[in-house]
Amino acid sequence: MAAKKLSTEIRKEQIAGAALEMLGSRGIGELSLADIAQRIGLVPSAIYRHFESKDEVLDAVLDLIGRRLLNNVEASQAESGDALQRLRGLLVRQVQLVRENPAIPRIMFSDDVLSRNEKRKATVYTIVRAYLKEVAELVRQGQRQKVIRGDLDADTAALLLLGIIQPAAVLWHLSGRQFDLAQHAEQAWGLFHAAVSSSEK
Amino acid sequence: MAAKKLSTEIRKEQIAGAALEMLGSRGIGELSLADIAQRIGLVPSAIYRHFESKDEVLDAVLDLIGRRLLNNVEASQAESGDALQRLRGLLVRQVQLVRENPAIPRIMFSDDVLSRNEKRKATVYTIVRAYLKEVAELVRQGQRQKVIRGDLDADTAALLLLGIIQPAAVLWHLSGRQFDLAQHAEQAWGLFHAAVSSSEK
DNA sequence: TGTACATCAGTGAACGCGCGTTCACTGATGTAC
DNA sequence: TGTACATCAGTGAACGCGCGTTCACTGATGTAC
Repeated sequence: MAAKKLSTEIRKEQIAGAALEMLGSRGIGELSLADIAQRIGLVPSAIYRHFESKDEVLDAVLDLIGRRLLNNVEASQAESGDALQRLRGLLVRQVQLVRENPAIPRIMFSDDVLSRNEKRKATVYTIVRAYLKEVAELVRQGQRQKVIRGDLDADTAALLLLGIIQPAAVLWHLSGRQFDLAQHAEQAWGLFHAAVSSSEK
Repeated sequence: MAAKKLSTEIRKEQIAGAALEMLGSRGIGELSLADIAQRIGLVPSAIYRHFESKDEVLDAVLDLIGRRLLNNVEASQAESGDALQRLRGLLVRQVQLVRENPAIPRIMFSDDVLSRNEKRKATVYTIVRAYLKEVAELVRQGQRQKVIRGDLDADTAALLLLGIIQPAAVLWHLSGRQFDLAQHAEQAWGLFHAAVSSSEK
């Protein structure tokens, strides 16, 4: 019962996508190539027609994550011109992204992803930096628009915005998705806004 | 060349401590019982004189982490009476703790720790909640002292304080410890303070 | 204080399972003529 | 439009390594008398 033959291009996306999904509910150590293959109706060894190793599959997953993060930044930029609105929109989108791909925050932290090899650690670092750079740029934009305090450090603010989502994402995961991510983001945004906004009460 | 015989009590602490240290530079999947044993001068099978399984060793590590987190809260409470001072002191201590035990933030997120079994996930959840509960209590204290805005949600603020450290800890790790954790904490504290303080401007 | 015995931490060899990876083979797909 | 061939995705059996775990044995430690 051989699976339908599809191009390597398509299979690569399917494999990375399936891996990302499945990493939402288990760790990389727990995720075998056999699991991934089964998910898309292939035999384990078929993976090797498209990737050279399990490591290469993980690299593809990281690449996918990086693209989705940056997509969100772009979408938020398209949505509004006001920097504070853009930041808020980005927050909402990232909450949505985490809900749809619970694996993302965990992968960025994962012992396995980060420790297994230095090259991968560098890859993750690059992704995170690229994302933070875009966010910091939004903050600076707000400073030029005079809606964000001019005296604060844009990089610090960008990292703090990430700090709204990240610990909340853990709690959400730990609680079996009971914790209300969106509500926390809403409330924390209020605090963030109070901290960075240049319009004092 | 048999190792000196020590009591199970002592060995348990040595094993958990060694594991925690070593997890700073590698993932749980990469950390073998053989590695741990070697670190403290034992043979792999000797671990089984003190723990029933690798899982049990990890449980001991989590227990250790939980105690260290709560120790910091207590120390900060002893240090000052002012709630904002206590929160700030706690932030400083947690930065210090992360620097000394880089494994901590990563373990709390680790795919492996969280996914391998549900019981452990529950353990981590308990630890995190206990910690956040104490921090939220400090926030409420500040509200009673009128130094923190009365209208904000204490749990949200507590989680945001964690959000100052956590993403920064990742960046610190990804950058090969180049990123200046303490300086970020300092700057982010300024933002946090502006957000929660009841004394406007 | 000395002796006898039970307990218990440490040892090293061996087992066995899971899983990443390899390999020879198959048959569908697409291209050249 | 039909045929011949090269390419390439999919298969399943087998391999082999790493590592958690077991087990019979040793010898030090502490306690009972």
